[in-house]
This record gives sequence, structure tokens and C-alpha cells, in this order.
Amino acid sequence: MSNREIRVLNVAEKPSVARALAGVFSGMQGSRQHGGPRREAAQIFEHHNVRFPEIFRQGNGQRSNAPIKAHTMITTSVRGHLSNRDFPDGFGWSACDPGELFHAPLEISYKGDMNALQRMLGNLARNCQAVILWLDCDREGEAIADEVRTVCLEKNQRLSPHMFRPKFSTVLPGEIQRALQSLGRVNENFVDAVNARSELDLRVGAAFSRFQTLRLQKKFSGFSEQVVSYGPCQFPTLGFIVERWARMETFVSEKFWSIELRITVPVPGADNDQNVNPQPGRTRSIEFTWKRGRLYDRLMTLVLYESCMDARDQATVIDLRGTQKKKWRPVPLSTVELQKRASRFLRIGSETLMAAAESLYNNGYISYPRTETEVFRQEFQHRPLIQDLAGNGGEFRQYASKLLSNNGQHFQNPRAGRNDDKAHPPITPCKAVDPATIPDTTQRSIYKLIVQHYLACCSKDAVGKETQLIVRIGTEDFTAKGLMIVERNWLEVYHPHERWSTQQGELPELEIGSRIVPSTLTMKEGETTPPQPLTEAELIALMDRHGIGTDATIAAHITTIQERQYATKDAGQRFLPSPLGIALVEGYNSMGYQLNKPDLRREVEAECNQVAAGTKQKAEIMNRILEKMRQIFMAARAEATKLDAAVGRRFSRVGVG
DNA sequence: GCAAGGTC
Repeated sequence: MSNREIRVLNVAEKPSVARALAGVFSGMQGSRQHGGPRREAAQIFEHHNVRFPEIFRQGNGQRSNAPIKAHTMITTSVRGHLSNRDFPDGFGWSACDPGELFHAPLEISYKGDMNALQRMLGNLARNCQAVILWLDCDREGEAIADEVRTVCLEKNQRLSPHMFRPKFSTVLPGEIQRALQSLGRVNENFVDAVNARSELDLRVGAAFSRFQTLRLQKKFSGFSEQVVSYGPCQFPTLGFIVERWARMETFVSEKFWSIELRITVPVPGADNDQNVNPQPGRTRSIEFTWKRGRLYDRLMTLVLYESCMDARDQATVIDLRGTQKKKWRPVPLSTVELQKRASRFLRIGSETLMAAAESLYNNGYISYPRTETEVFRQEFQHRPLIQDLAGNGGEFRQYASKLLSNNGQHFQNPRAGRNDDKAHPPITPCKAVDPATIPDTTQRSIYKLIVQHYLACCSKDAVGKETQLIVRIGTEDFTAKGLMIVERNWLEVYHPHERWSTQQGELPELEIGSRIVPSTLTMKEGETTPPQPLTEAELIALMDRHGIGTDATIAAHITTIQERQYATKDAGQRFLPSPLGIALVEGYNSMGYQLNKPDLRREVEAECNQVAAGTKQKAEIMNRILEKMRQIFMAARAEATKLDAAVGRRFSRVGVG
């Protein structure tokens, strides 16, 4: 064997990474590509004479001192998870009691396309002596690595000691070569953690889904075609919507009173932040906020108001302050943030967004759209990308050029956000095109948003001058704030989505101690307004904050609860629960189980984290959580009439009409 | 006919 090259199978998580890896292997000194890529269930690349420390002497994750050796690299990819867990025959809907699903056996299957991939990998594995598992370096990637390993070992057991796991977070030559010199092993704890979550979700989800569905079918009409699913993510997602709705329902409007003060001042030479344009003789009105805000006591407000009226001739400026304010540029774009912004700015729902982003990604317009990362790695080359935008970016050419002009004095390295999945970079444009040439309007507006966001990240903070004026009338203080934008910077490119409100412009330079004459001093009555239904952006933020779903699945959960007819979205991207959604949440709540709360999910995640960290065993947490959920399940079934009651308030029972 | 997690 020592004279022949070692054949190594390289498997990535997705085709784009396999392609990029092959590109790196191509570029390594002395390497020769064997023909073009061939196409089986996935693209397969082959390179000979790829030199790095001998693979058989690696595997401890330390930098290797093994001698350099030539390897033949066979490079391909899966497409996400390969296999799926399910209950075997004999545990179908009508074949068993749903309660059995907490302990029923499970089997692994390779469905559809995955079957072809499984066979392809097995065949490749037969002719290789080592496997490098280039799956994303996140927890789910570790589990997929385990699936790939299993499939390869089925066809070639001798590979067992030669399964390697590199550490990498971008497919850049330096990083890949470094990874090839310090190959590690699959982290079994991560695999256990993912499998624990997966198994729990399946058992609990299937048991409750079957219970609910069968119960409603039996007791109510109109459910024969419908699956009434339960899931540890979809239910809390629904819960957030129901919770907001309940606050709207129980809302009682209250009256409040406040004192409004306005003064009239001459318009200064410069009008707001726009242009210098003297307008002699014109005046404008400045609005003050009462320091007490609003009071819910009319008489009390009246007393204070009358004291103001008595002292209105002595209204005095007691403070005038100017402070420099900045409006921070955004942090690099993650999926969740893109979803929120697309909903807020473009009225594009998360599911539509992800489909369009996927297309943009596949056509090379943007980087990988499923990422938690909000920080650029140091190696990221901003200049070439901005140059590309300056040359070819259509309406963004001018701004991109500005960032590069004057020795780059307008450019600033992006801030770092809080999150980093260590597997993918933030979302950026990959190539610059004139957005007008993208035919699909949804894709076009998303591409524009991504370009705007990217350029904003590379810009300086906006700078403004805030002035605060405090006027005292008798015992009462009133505050006015004004803002003048001094430098727009990133706001220039993020127009019209991001702005900095300068309603009052800059305030006049009134002297402290001077008297002013109120133009308006009135007592106003107002009424508190009910909360609005939850917007999609708010829902995404809640899910993200409570750990419901992931960047890649949040949109799917939101779609699921609509498909299951638990909630609907209106034209304003706001969600209302359906009668069924409300009834389900109410039903479980009336039993004392807050299944709509994110707490259960949080607990499962926390336990899985412990497994991943190696501080708990998979079996230990599985037993505990399954037993707990089984208890809730048994109790819910025993009290199913409470669920019936909640549903019965909104649907008609079988035989009743 | 059930989940959630990858990816297309």
C-alpha cells in the first residue's frame, strides 16, 4: 500500500461545500483532477496526489507530525440528514394505542432520494481506505457525520478506525489545509444529544398527535380529513399567538389625561437635516412631553393643569442640552434577522423568504442563507466584494464607490453581533448584479435588502445632534427633544427601510432662565388602546428568544401551524389564532398543562446540552423526560373531556348538528 | 395521517 495513494472519501453536508472542497483540493500543489466531476446521486470529484500528513497516523485532533503523503481524494456530499427515524409496521395509527409510542421500537430508513445517496456512499466507501466527514461543524452536522459513518461502515467495516472529522468553519484553502493536518474524531456526545432530541420529538409528537386527532374525530364533526398535530415547536409557536390574542380579548380600555404644551418658534436658517434654505418669517411648533406622562386620575390632572394655567406667564426654560447621538449600523445578517427584516420592511413572510433566498443562493447571488452567525471572520475580503458592487451593483454602485473613495475613509470593518454558529458566515451578496436584472420581484427585493444590509454593515454609524429642552411651568416640567442628523452614513444606503426620526429637527437655542410663551397649554384626554395581533417579525423574535426551532426551521413551524389551521396570517403580516388553535391551548390549560408555553422545549434543549457536554447520559435524560411526558399524556387522556369542552365551545359535536 | 432537524 505504501506505493499506492491512499484513497480517501470526503463527504460534505451539501453540494456547494463539496464543490468548494474540490476546488481547494484542485488548488493544492501537485494535485491532479481526474476528469470532470461525475454525476451519480450527487456530484463526485476525484483528485490525485493531494498531499497532507498521512491520514492513517492522524485522529487525535492535535496538529499532526505524520509524514506528508499523497492521497486520492474522492469528494461528494449528502443533502442534509440521510436517514429518518420512524415506528415500524405494527405501530401504525390503528395498530396500537398511542400510549405505546413512548416505548415502541424505532427503525431507521432511507427514503426517496436518500436511498440513492445511501447506495452511492456505500459503493464509494467500498473502494476507499479512509473517510473524512466534512459535515458542518455544528451539532446537527455531527449527527449527519454519524449517519454517513454508519452507511460507509455497512459496506466496508475496515474503515472503522479511519473515520475522521475535521474542524473547519469556512471552505477557504488555508483553513481546509489546516484541518487536514489535525483531523479529529466524531464527537459521540453531540451525536447522542441530537438523537435524544429527535427520538423525544418523535415519540411525544406522534403520541399527542394521534391522541388529539382521534379524539376530535370521534367527538366532533368535520375532523375526518384533518390531522390535529402536536409538536414541541409548533405548539409553543401557536402559544405565542394565542397569548397575544388573549391579551387583546381581556383588554379593558382605560382613560387617561395629560397636559400638552406647545410653543411656536421662528424657523431657523436650516430646515431640519435636509438643506440650508432660509425661510424668513416662517414659524414652527415644538411639542413638549409632560414629565409625568399620563395620569389615570382626571381630577388630579385637572388640579395640576390649573396650576399650570395660573403660572403660564412664568413658563421658564430650565435646561437646554445638546448631546451627540449615534444610530448604530446593523450587525452582520443572520437568517433570523433577515426573516424579521423581510417581514417588517418588505411584507414577505418567512417561508416565502426562505424559498427565494434558497434560489438566490443556488444561483450564486448570495451566501448560504441559513446561518446564525453575526460576525465576519478576519479573513473575509470586504474590498473585492464592495468593488464588485461599485462596478456592477446597479443602484448601489454609487454608495459602494463612496465606501471605497478617499482611501476608504467611509468604510469601517463591520461590528460583531452576539451569535456565531461557527459553521457558516453571515448572509452577504456573493456577486454584484444590477438588481433590476433579477426577474423575480420577490428575489429582487430580497437581494436588494441583503446588499443594503451588507453595505450598511461596512459603513460608519450615523451621527446626530440631539437637543433636549426642559421648560418649567409652576411645579410641572415639560421636555422637548429635537434631533438633527449630522452624518447619515449607513442610513444613506438603507433608505427607506431604516430611518432616524427627526420630526422636531433641531431645537432653538433658548437661554436657560429665559421665559417662553406657550402657544398651546391644554389638558388632553386619551384612551389606552388594545394590543395588536402578533406580527410575524414579533413571532420570529419570540421563537428565537425562547429557543423554539432553529434558523432553518422557524419558518417551517410558522407554516405548519397555518397548514394545520391553528392560526391565520392577515395582509399586515399579523397572526390570529383560529377557533381550533384557541380550543387546543385552552383545553390543555384547563387540565393544568401549559403545553403552549416554551418551557418544555427549553427543558429538553437544556438536557440535550448536558448530553452534548458529556455531563449526562443520553439514556438518563431520555428516561426521565419520556416518563414525564408519558405522565402528562396519561393524565390528558384521562381528562380528555376537558379538551372536549374547550373544542365543544367552538365546534359541533358528532350527531348534534 | 404523527415531530423536528438537515437540505433542494
